[in-house]
Amino acid sequence: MKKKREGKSKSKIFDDHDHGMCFDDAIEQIENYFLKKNLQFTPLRRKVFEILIRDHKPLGAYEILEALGRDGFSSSPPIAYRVLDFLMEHGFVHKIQGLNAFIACSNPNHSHSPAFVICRKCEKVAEVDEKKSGISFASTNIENFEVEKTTVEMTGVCTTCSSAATI
Amino acid sequence: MKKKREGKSKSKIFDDHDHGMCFDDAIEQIENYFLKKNLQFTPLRRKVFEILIRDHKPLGAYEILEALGRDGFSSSPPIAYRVLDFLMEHGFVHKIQGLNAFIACSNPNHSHSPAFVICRKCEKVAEVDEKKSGISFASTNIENFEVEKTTVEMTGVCTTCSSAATI
DNA sequence: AATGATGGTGTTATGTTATAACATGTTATG
DNA sequence: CATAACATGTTATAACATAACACCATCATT
Repeated sequence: MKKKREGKSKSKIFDDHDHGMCFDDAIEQIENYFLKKNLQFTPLRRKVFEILIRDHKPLGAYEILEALGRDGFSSSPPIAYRVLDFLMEHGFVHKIQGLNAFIACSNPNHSHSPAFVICRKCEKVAEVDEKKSGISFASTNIENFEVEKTTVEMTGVCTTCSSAATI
Repeated sequence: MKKKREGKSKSKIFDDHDHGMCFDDAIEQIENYFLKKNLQFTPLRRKVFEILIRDHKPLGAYEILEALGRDGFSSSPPIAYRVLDFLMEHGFVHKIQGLNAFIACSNPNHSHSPAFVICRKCEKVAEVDEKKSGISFASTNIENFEVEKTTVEMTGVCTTCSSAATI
């Protein structure tokens, strides 16, 4: 009967940020970025980003669409995919390939080639940078190949989940 | 007018293996493995593996199904997905997440956490190991997280393609 | 003000990828 | 023979993603 033992000093990578701060900061950052780049931070784009950042967990496109629908926006698939593509182009959203899901970027200023740690039980996802992850991306030194984009996802079980289950 | 300049000493990672050898070796390796593990290398499983290894390029599940159909096997989706899952479990096939496609493993004995280099123009894919790729997987040293599986994909343009295009 | 270019959103339909659920056959084992 | 385990077959559907076209606002230029 070892369940729901959360909030301990475990699984740091998942817990070590103040999400209230994170949310406000993120909104501010994206606003500034759009302003500077002369891009439109439209209600729809804002809403999609808010949906993603408020939970700060990966959401499928159709989950986002449902949320949009609930908030009075149109909810046909292209709506979500277009906005997501746009936000991804500018680095504010990443796609988690292993989950066919999208997540707000934790760090739009820094990591341009993020790595993700994914718990396959609780599906929490943490974005880590190269150094923290222990992965070093000297990756561009592949002979005769220009790397434009890297996808790095590490799937496993977080401490919270592994200590919850006896197995 | 710089096209079709292939076969030079470029793009080593894509070209540096003898595919005839690769094919025969791979079949032999998988046969031995299955024998040793007391697993059935059924006609269907063999066929799927052959389809993948003979081109040695990533194929979508539905492309594999077509090929199966042409060769007289059933071609309803679960057939392919089941066999692919099975072959993946045992490390003989990998999924390329960025392409929703499957590829025969180049190296079933060695790299258990392979990395892939993907040319977005010709869609050639090379499987590289940690050292060649310049990626070092000290990845397991993430605090409080047990990594079970890593996905590493590097997308870009290979030399053959970049020298073919003027742009 | 008319023109037309651009960008954002809306809508319908469809394409693509993947799985659930159940049926059938085959082989090994008690 | 019963039955368990495994492999394959089949139907239907779920889940994910894009094409193509319509509409409207903004803005720069005639």
